[in-house]
Amino acid sequence: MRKSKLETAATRAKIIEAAQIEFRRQGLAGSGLTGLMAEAGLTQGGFYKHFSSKASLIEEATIASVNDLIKALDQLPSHAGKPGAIQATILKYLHTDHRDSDKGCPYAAMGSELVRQDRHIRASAVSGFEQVVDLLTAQIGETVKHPPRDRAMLTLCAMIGAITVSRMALGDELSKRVLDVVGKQLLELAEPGE
Amino acid sequence: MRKSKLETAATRAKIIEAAQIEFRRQGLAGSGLTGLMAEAGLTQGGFYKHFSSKASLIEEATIASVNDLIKALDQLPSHAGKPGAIQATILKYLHTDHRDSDKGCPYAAMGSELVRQDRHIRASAVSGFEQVVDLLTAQIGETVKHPPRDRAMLTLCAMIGAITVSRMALGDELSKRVLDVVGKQLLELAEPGE
DNA sequence: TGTACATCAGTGAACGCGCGTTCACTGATGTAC
DNA sequence: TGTACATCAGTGAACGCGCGTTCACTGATGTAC
Repeated sequence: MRKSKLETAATRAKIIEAAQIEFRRQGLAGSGLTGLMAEAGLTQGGFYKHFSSKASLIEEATIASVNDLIKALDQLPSHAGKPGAIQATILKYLHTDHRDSDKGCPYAAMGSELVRQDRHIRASAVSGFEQVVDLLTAQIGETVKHPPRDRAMLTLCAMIGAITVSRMALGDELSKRVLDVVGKQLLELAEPGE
Repeated sequence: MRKSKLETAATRAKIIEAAQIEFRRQGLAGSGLTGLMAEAGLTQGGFYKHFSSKASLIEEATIASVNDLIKALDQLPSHAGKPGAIQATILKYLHTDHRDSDKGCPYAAMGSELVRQDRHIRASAVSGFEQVVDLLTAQIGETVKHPPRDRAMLTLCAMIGAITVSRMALGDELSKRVLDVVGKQLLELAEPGE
């Protein structure tokens, strides 16, 4: 049942896509390869034709999720440099749609589990984090009193924390409120002159 | 080998204490009851004389960790209401000692895993979060332009995100920088009039 | 206060189960002539 | 271009292992008289 190179590449991509969703939904330790492969429409045995270990899939899926996040935030109507870019990013990130999605920010979805991965995976995660900070820095531009990159880092940390808390509080009044309250203040901090 | 009521209570406390550390170190899904009981100086079988399930231990350990956090932040030299209280809290929370500790904030250590627990555990976690926000609100007092409770929530979310990122980046230059950069800005935001 | 018995904290083996990983096998794809 | 063979993507069973949980058992503690 050998597959063509094209099909093989498509299968590999499908596994990574399934992993991105499964890891965010069930966590890294909580996701089993058997279920994950089934989600991709395959059986367990084929996994090692594409990846050397679960850890290596975790790394690839994390990188893919960071790239998806960057793409999602970069393709907003208002682009980097233009006024309103950072505002659009904040509103999109701290939206209930993002809270309820299993395709969002990997740092929010599996942050405390990424901490426990090996140096290699964590290095990829760190590199991705810096890329997102770069994007936010460009969106903030020079309109702010403070170093834009510092503001970008504060903004991203606060957003990661807020979405995590919001998900923890799902069903509780706090869930929406934490998004609103943090969003409101981050928007103020992004205003020219702040 | 029945134990006295006093010994039984002490054993129970010892299990919770071991769980707090183990859960923060290995995660909720990553911690096994056998290892955890060994850490407490016991064997696996005795666990169910104290708790009905792993989930119930997770809940108790989380509540205990939140209470420890509140105690740690409330017992700082400068107390609630006094000027400098919130500053002391920010500095203590965003310290490398906290980053490197396995006795710190449970939301930072297992936030993305708490999200996936049952309603009961999440409700306890939410209640604890509100208590910490209450404490920070009191520490901020009325010296700030914005509603103090909103500021408290932003501050806590940003700190949780920052510590998580800092741990993820352990060994990288970013690890210390994210604490400094976020800390600096949160301190500014806590200054009277801000 | 002393005795007889019920309680139950803790042990360690065992339960079924799902985990990550390996393997022999299949058969379509890719390659060499 | 056509044929013969090597490659290898995918299957499904199996591996040892640790998981959460249960259980029969032990013997000190607590209780009733």
